[in-house]
Amino acid sequence: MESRKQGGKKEDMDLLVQDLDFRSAIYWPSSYMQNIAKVKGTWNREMIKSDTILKLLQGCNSLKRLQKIHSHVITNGLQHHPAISTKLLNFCAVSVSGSLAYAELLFRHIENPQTEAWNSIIRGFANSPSPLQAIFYYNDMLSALVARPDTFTFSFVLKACERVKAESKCREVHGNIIRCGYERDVVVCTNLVRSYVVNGLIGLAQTMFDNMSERDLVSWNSMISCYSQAGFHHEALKVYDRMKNENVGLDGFTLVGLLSSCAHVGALNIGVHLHRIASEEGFVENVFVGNALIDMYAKCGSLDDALRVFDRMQRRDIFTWNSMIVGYGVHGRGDGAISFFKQMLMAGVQPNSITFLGLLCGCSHQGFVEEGVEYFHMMRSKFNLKPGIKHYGCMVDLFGRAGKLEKALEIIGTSPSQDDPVLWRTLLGSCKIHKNVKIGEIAMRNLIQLRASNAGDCVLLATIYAGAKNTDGVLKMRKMIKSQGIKTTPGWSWIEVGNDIHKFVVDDKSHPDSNEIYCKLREVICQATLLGYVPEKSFIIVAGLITKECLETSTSCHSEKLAIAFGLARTSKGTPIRIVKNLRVCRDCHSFTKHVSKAFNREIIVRDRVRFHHFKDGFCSCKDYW
DNA sequence: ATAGGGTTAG
Repeated sequence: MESRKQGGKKEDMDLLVQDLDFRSAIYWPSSYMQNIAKVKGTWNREMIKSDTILKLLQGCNSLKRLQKIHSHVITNGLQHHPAISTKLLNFCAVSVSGSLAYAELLFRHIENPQTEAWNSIIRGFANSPSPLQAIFYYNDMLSALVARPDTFTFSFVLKACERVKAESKCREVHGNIIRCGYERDVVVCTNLVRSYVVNGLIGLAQTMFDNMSERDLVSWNSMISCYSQAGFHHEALKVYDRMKNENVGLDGFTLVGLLSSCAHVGALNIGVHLHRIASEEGFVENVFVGNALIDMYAKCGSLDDALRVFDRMQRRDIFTWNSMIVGYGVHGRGDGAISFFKQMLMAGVQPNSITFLGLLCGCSHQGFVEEGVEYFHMMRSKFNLKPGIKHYGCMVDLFGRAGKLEKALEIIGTSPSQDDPVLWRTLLGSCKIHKNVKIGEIAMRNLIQLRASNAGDCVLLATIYAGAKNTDGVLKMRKMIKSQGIKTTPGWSWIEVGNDIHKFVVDDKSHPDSNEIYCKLREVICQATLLGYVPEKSFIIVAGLITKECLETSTSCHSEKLAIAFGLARTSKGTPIRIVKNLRVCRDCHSFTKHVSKAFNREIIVRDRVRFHHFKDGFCSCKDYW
């Protein structure tokens, strides 16, 4: 580019005219632009009137064409013509092939820009990588007091608020919307509600939504997708109940948002219902819907159904393949993930970093160390993908789980972010499986150094110490928990029965049918014990390490057992029981669930924080390798 | 002249 700046040869000029680009246009002096015109002989002789240019701009639909018109504008000295500059500005700011930097330059040359010009620049930045700039321009617009914001201005600036997480700005813009009398505009209101949800102001958003004078399908869909993306899955599903009551209908967007929430909470029954609706109303051909269905089935523990949807899809994209690969991965099916990966390549679809997360996860859980290493290297060598922190996490897990703790430690050393506590925590977890005190201590030391250690970590190391009969170590951990009062994440499990989701925490007594559940649990424990289940008291209790904070990690009544008892009581014989939990399954619960699956002849599918466990006939699909 | 909604990982 630099050399071109000085270039004066005719061939160079022709080349330049051909790929005249706004990005570089900023740096061109006007004399240079005149040179370009001279090269194109006819241009400087032909004087074009402004209305001709405006007409040309109106019909302009490609960058190439605009580049030509732009040259005409410069040649004829029309770059400051108000209507022309606004049109040009709009194109530069909004078009994918435009340039925001150039748009800003054009904008600065407009005297007293009107709403139209402000809108262009705000819209351009709202969709750009720096949406904050849009808010600045909006502020400037208001203080300039020349042009009044209109509904479009508000839509654009709200988009920016949504993207930069500007909570207080949302409220301020809301005030201006009311002041300008636009609080009844559906689009503006929908945008406002969106930015409230995305900024976590759920209550406010809900009230706004309820009070909207008019709501269309897009408004409803926005609610669902925003709730879903912000992690408010139950709220998203509740919106659907309201939609049914108010007969608003639904479309592919609705289904995608809802299915994603079903996937997150493991609501298979609702997901199946949505699948039926999708088939009845002709939305299964929609790739987005198909992908969401695959993901929903996989995340709800039903790989067979995911496969059925996959097989029937006419069009597949990267999401389709990734959903299958990640699905097999989290089910501990490295073989399946690898097979889909190969098919994906044969179908000519380029993998991305998520593809490899699925693959590595599958390899790690199936003990495919060599394959995992191979794919990890393949990312860079064959696909030019840089492994991220999560990929390193998978590798630490891959080696650690397989007992290659030294290798796991080495991997952390080569990772770009050694100050990520997750890597050290993963290693600590592996040390617990393999009862390795030495490396466990190294992991803990790093966690402490990073000021990231929590009670869960202390309990892990205490267990390792206890296993090695290291009383001093146990006491040290106990002291640490007590002195720092560090808390663990409260554990919970939930189960879907019918269309309702029941959530349990440890020793939960809050369920309306609590008595019945505990009664059932006693029976279940009894049956499991008859088949050889021995409650496994953790060393923590033995060592008297139990504190209120680490209750969840003890073997009191874990949420999972309550959910299983509830499931056995409330679902018919022979139907699988599906549980979703936020932590990993503990040893005692794992053994308990195996025995229950045999005693009650029930398939029990547990989705824990990292993977699926399918319990059947006294065995688990993870083969106790988890 | 110009507007709002979608899937995988975390």
